[in-house]
This record gives sequence, structure tokens and C-alpha cells, in this order.
Amino acid sequence: MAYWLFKSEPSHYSWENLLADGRTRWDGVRNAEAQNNLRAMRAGERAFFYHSQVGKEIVGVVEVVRSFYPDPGDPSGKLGMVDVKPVTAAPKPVTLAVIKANKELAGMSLLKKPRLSVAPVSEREWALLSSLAGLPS
DNA sequence: GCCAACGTTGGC
DNA sequence: GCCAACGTTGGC
Repeated sequence: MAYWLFKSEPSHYSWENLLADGRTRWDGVRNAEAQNNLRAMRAGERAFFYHSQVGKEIVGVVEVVRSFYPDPGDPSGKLGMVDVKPVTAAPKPVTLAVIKANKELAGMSLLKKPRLSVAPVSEREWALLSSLAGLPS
């Protein structure tokens, strides 16, 4: 059971948009490493939803409801996506500043690879972040 | 196949 | 709005 983190600019697609939609396709990922992460996801796995640029905080938890499948709109046939649904909002959103200030989280992909939009989260990081967010882990 | 130029991302 | 980091593109 792996854990993940999805980044999205709220001006483009926010947590509120996801709540309103109930479910969405996580398409439009171009970066190869991010694509590999999508490919590695299994249905039922969970991920944090992070607002980049505006907010810069973890705002909720999503679940992968459909594992990787090709994007029919991609002419190269290489790009794919997963489907996600919201699970729960974070009672206490965890800001980037808080994450940066925590030594235990210094190894996170979020910090080490700031431009990676779909990143892995370790079990330990998941537990710690869940607790910081006021979520049961 | 190399590498310079360019575009994009995302924090500040 | 700026800039650093870094991935991608395209000419050679």
C-alpha cells in the first residue's frame, strides 16, 4: 500500500472543484517521473491533495478509484492518468512552511523535487502528516 | 547524441 | 512579478 501526493494549482483545479465533481480524471500530467508515479498507483491507494502557488498546503485526502489507463486524447499514446475521488478534507491544512520546519519531513519529494506534480509519500511521512492535519492515521 | 536555448513550474 | 531549477526541444 503506497501513499502519494497530488499537486494542483487551485486556480486551475482546487479541492473544492474536486468535492463538487465527486470524482475526477487526473489527466494532463506530462512529466515522465510523474507519469511513472501515476503508473505505479493501485486502486484504493490514498494521496494527499496539495494546493500549489495559492495556499501551499495539504488540504485533503483523495483515493485512487481507477488505476492507470491511457489518455485517449494523447496522440502519442504514451500519456495516461488515474481517477481519484475525495475522501476527507484536512481539519487542519498542513502548510509548506510547517512541512519545511519539520526535520522528519526533510526527505519528502515535495521539498526535494518542488516541480514534481505527482509524488510518492512514505508511510512514515503519511502518518506524521495525517497527524499534523488532524486526521486519523 | 550533445548541448544551448527555451518554456514551465512553483516558491518567494 | 521575479527568478532559480529543471525538463524539453531542436539544430548540428
